[in-house]
Amino acid sequence: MNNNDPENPDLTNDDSSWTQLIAPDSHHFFHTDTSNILSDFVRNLHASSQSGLHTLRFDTGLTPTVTTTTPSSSSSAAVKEVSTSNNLPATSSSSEDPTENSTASAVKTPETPKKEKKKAQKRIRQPRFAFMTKSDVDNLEDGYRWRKYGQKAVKNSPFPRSYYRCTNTRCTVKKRVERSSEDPSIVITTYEGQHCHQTTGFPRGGILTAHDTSHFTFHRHLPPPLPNPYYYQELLHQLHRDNTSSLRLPQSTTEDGLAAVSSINPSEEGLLGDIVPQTMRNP
DNA sequence: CGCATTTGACCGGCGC
DNA sequence: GCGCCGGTCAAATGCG
Repeated sequence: MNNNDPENPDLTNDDSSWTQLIAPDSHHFFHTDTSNILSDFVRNLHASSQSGLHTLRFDTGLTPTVTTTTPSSSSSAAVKEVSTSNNLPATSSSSEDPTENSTASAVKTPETPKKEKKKAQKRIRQPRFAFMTKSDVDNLEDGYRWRKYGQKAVKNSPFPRSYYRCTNTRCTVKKRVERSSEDPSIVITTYEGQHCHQTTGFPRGGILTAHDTSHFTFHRHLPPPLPNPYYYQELLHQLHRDNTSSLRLPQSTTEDGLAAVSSINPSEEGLLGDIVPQTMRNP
């Protein structure tokens, strides 16, 4: 991760150790009234009954115009993928259910409670957040502890996809990590659900300033760990509710470029076709 | 020894 | 109905 890219003038303010992050003109990302970005975002974030896909795109240490680095096909593929996998087990781990443990050691019966549970959980949708980062490491530090529970080769990609779940036993949040097939330097991370606990080591640091509803400047003075979408979620929520223009954050925080924030309801597939390509378009 | 990771098997959804 | 594919499980293995 190169935090201080000398080629990018935007990354140097008065203090060269501070980085300015500006979201691109939201008109390029939203074909509706852009004055409602925050409210839309927050509304979607908190619409737990009707979860959406929230896409955050980060470009670490590069120019704010992250749209130039995007493989539209890969990102749209990632979004599509999220939209199709609509089952979200609130308690996917069978070990949490004693009734399931009773059958675990025996031969797997076709009609196990697990199956019924899955059917029941089919309607449950967790909020999802997908974001892309340029990083050499796959497993991004986001302040939470994750346990890897699976890895799969994905079609049309030489890179496997890893599956993680939060190590907190009461937390059902999961995340998927994969590399873009078109740009291996880009890591696509998708979070599902919301944490019900604090981070173990929260990414922090700096000041988030809202110039208006479409432009944000993030000032920081420490090399960032990796972005935590829930962190942004809280920040944006706070900015919106308090009607404030800036937030001072504790030390150490996120990636260099909050490029775009969009909220997509996977149930509205028509929106996927509209929003995603616009998000990826180079202004 | 406890916890995390690996990895093959299994399951369900979806398209043809 | 069948095959493909994504997602998950769980035993085996590794590691501190």
